[in-house]
Formats: sequence, structure tokens, C-alpha cells
Amino acid sequence: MGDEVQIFEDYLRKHSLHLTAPRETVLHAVFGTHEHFTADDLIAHLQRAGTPVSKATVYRTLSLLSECSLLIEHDFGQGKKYYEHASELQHHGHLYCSDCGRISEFYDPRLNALQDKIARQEGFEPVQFAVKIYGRCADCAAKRVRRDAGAIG
Amino acid sequence: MGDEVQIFEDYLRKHSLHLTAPRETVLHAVFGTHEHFTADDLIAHLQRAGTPVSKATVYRTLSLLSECSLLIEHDFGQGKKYYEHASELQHHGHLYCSDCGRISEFYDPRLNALQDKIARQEGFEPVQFAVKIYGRCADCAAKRVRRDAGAIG
DNA sequence: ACTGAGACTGAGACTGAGTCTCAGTCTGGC
DNA sequence: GCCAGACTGAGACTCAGTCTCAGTCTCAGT
Repeated sequence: MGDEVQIFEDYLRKHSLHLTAPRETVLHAVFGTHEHFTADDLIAHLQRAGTPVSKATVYRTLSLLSECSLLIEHDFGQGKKYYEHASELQHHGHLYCSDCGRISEFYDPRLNALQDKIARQEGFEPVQFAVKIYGRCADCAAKRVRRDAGAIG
Repeated sequence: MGDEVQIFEDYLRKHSLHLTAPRETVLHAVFGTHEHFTADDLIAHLQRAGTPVSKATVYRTLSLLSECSLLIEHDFGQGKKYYEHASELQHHGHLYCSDCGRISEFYDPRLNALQDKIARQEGFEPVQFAVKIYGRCADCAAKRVRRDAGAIG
């Protein structure tokens, strides 16, 4: 936090836009967490925090933050976008637990190198990689084993 | 085609469901193409072909086909689902051109092995892998180079 | 063939994430 | 202070996808 404000301000200035109070509120809320969040989460959080910002403004600000590469959008096929800080580990992948919805991350440079190589082999100019592994997290896998054992016994 | 009908019929029978005319119409349309398609594409196609099937039924049938693993759903962050045949190359990745929207595929067993290994290292039980590389296809990259050259010269 | 339980259908209402519009407000260079 | 143009919130709108419901069809049992 701090760097982000700077980057955002620079970006806004370059495009003749202003760092207004609602934008600052959103910026602080966004960079005050390290979780993946949705626009709706953020709107609810701001509401609860007593600093409500309208839906339209939240979406507009998230869009600006994505444009200046401070945020990255992710889609896990839920019909809504998840956001995360772009500054975290670069080009990491996601593990999405279909049972509890938990999202965790992993980073493996070999995976990135391999993807880059494959893309270029196909004449493709890669900009962003998105590796999503769907399945069950350790907790849910364990729960399922216990439940299945119970069902049998 | 043929195998798919068999698999679908077996699945339906096992669940006390019927292979009705609208379902058959959808099945034929779905397996009559090898492209990635959206529900909307399919509805429009059936309309044009003079064999319209209602939106609700199309969605219901696509959902059944996904359940019995004949189709796989994909999300490229467009706010709509793309479908493809599950029988095609297994666990392949997608190259999505952000300029023209074209979707192409690649298959690399090393990528799958690596993903499986990474997931299990994290205690995660993988069910499905989704590798999406966003960027520019060869055509669009070339177009862009020409356009940029033109802008400078 | 007839019957009844329950599966199926289409039309259209509904949902929910995200976008757009618009009137009123704010910002900052002059 | 003025003004162009950026910004805001409220709520209308869009659009993919889901749900509802009344009417229809299917098929096992007779």
C-alpha cells in the first residue's frame, strides 16, 4: 500500500482523471485485503464499513485498477469475476475447490516457461496465462473420505 | 456420432429420463460441429435449421450432456459459457485471441503431468485442469505489426 | 388400448452480475 | 468565480442463465 496509490495516481493523471474520495475509498478497501474478492464482496464490505460507494462507481474503479494493471480479473465459471492484486506472485495458478469454493494459489516457474513455449510454437503471442485446477482441497477431500466411510459402515 | 447417442441414452435410462425429440435435436446439432459454441449459438442454429428448441430445453439438455461428460463447459471471462466435446483430446489447453476472439487448442502431456504433480503437492485432489493462454493469434499479431509499421511510416 | 405417475416442454417471468444513462455535483486550469 | 469536462449515485437496462407452471408426452403396469 503506498506504491499502489502512486501507480494509480500516475495512471489517472496521465489520462486526465482525478483521484476522488470514492476512488480512494475503493483503493484502500481493495489493497487492505489479500484475498480474492468479487465486486459484490467489495460493495458489501464498504457498506458495512460505513463508507458506501455506489455499485456503478465500484465497477468503474475496479475496471480502472485492472486497466492500470494493479488488479487482475479471474473467472472461475461462476458467472462473476474475482479480483486479486496483480503485484502478488506473477503468473501463478489457482486451485479452486468445487466443494467449498475456496481458492488457493501455487507458483511454479516450469509451468510458466512451458506455457510460453507452447504458445509461441503455435505462433501465438501470449499476454496472460490462466491455469485453474478444479477439484477438492485437502479438507474437503478428507471430509468426503469420512462421509463415504460412514455411509458404508 | 453414434457413440454419443449411446452414452447419452444409457445415462438417461440410468436416471429414468427419456431421449425425447427435442433432446435428440440438440444432441445432433451439438455433435454435428467440432467448434466451441455457446448456448446462444446453438439456439440460433436450431432456429435457422428450422428445428427450434426452446431456450430452457437447450440449457437443460446442455446441462445433461455436461453431467454425463459428453460436453465440457469453458469460461473465457465473457460472461457466457462455451461448450466443447469432451471426447476431443483430453485435458488440452486453450489459446484465446483477445483481438479476434478465436479459440484454438493445444495439447502437451508434460503440462498435464506437471499440473497433476503440483496439485497433489498442495494436498489438492484434481478433477479438471483448465489452461487458458490469452494473447494474440498469429494473424492478429501480424495485422498489428503491419498497422504499427503503417502508423510510424 | 387405457391409466396414472411422473418426466418433458415452451413461454415467459425471474435472477443476478455487470453496464449504461442522466441529472446534479465536483475539480482544476484560467 | 467561470467553465469544460470529469465524477457520482440511483436506478433503468442488458443479457446469460434459471425457474415456474400449465399443458403434453412417455411408458410400465394392467
